[in-house]
Amino acid sequence: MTQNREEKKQQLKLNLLEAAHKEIGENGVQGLTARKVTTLANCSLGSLYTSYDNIDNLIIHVNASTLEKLGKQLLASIEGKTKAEDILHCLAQSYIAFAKDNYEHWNAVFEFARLSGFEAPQWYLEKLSMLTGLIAQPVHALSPHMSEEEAANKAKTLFAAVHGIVAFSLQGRFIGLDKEYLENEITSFVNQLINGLEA
Amino acid sequence: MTQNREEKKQQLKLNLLEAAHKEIGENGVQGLTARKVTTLANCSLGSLYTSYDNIDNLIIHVNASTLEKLGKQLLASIEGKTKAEDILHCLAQSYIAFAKDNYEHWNAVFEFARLSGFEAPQWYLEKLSMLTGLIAQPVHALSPHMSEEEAANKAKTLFAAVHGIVAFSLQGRFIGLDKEYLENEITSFVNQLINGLEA
DNA sequence: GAATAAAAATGAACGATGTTCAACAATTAT
DNA sequence: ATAATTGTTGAACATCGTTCATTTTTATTC
Repeated sequence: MTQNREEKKQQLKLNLLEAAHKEIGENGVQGLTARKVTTLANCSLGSLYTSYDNIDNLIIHVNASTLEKLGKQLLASIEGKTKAEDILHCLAQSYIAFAKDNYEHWNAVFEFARLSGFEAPQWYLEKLSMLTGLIAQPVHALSPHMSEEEAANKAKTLFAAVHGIVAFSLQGRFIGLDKEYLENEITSFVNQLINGLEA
Repeated sequence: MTQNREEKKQQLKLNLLEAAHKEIGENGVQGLTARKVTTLANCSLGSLYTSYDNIDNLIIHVNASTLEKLGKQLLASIEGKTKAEDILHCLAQSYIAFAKDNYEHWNAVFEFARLSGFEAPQWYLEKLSMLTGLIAQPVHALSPHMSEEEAANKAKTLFAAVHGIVAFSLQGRFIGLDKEYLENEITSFVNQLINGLEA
């Protein structure tokens, strides 16, 4: 009967994860509090800390599932495509679509750090590197003269650039583009980069 | 003697501003608390709220002076330059330099409202629009066929892209470029965009 | 200059927050 | 059945931004 105990523990962890997922989706990361999530998960306040080290740890577990979903969606969108240009455009547009359709969850992935000095664990960084990993191949295809490392850096640059544009626009803060222009601007932006790369 | 009262009030406001500036520079925006800043400014906790509406309001006043400094630095760096390509490169490199040299203050400008659902006031947004304003002219010079609005959007896109790359790299979070590659990557990135624009 | 009015500074107190931990309950092992 | 282990609990703690009745300071009036 050593199963029962472990099962309950896993169930509690899952309940908290699902409650956190729901709460983030409805009220954003900043709406997620220890008391709210434990109430939603029908457990005591202290139980949060028997399942997760702290609240940030719970959040990045939600983020991990978001990244999983994003990865699948990005991959599916380029399935069958072979031309590097098409792939890059497709990835960019799919990224916008995902960010718009899953705004709060997408936002949580990049805004999660609430504690000062919180360091994301290795497995989380590896999940994130999926994003640049997807880009590295088509970039390399467009610039075969590049080394593996150069292509990886270009991929990081490209992702950060696109993410920056999307984030400024969707977060509606500061000086971002109107949401309606986003898709067209990104298309022309990626075109520019591709043309510039080939020039 | 109606001067004395107003003078003291302004002095208190200035003391708080300077204390906040110092604290952000040393410990980052997250390190700034109401109690710390009022202690540093040699006043009571409650006095903060006679000078500023709330702590976010104090922070954006510090940010405003940071933007002022950034604006001057960017402007000075392109003085005398006429070629649009040179100007864009210069602005990008100056932006990196400023972000590196004034990391915490630069960071505060863009990260201060990440958690609270704080809405930036109009005058703050206008100060921020200086950044894209500087870019719009050289962009328009490179693409004279563009309308004023198109150039403004391109400028927003370009700034958000460069900022995204710089932010991911300097914040050391996630999947950013190593700091040492930043300058070169941005140079090649801006080149790519310029080439792509002219193509 | 004393008395009065107006304004500003104060800090204890409030309601949140994340996190801890001694007490308790449940489960497993003996 | 009893003991040992493990899990759960929520009151308590420290800290946060913010408020507001009270006190102190400044300006005005007679």
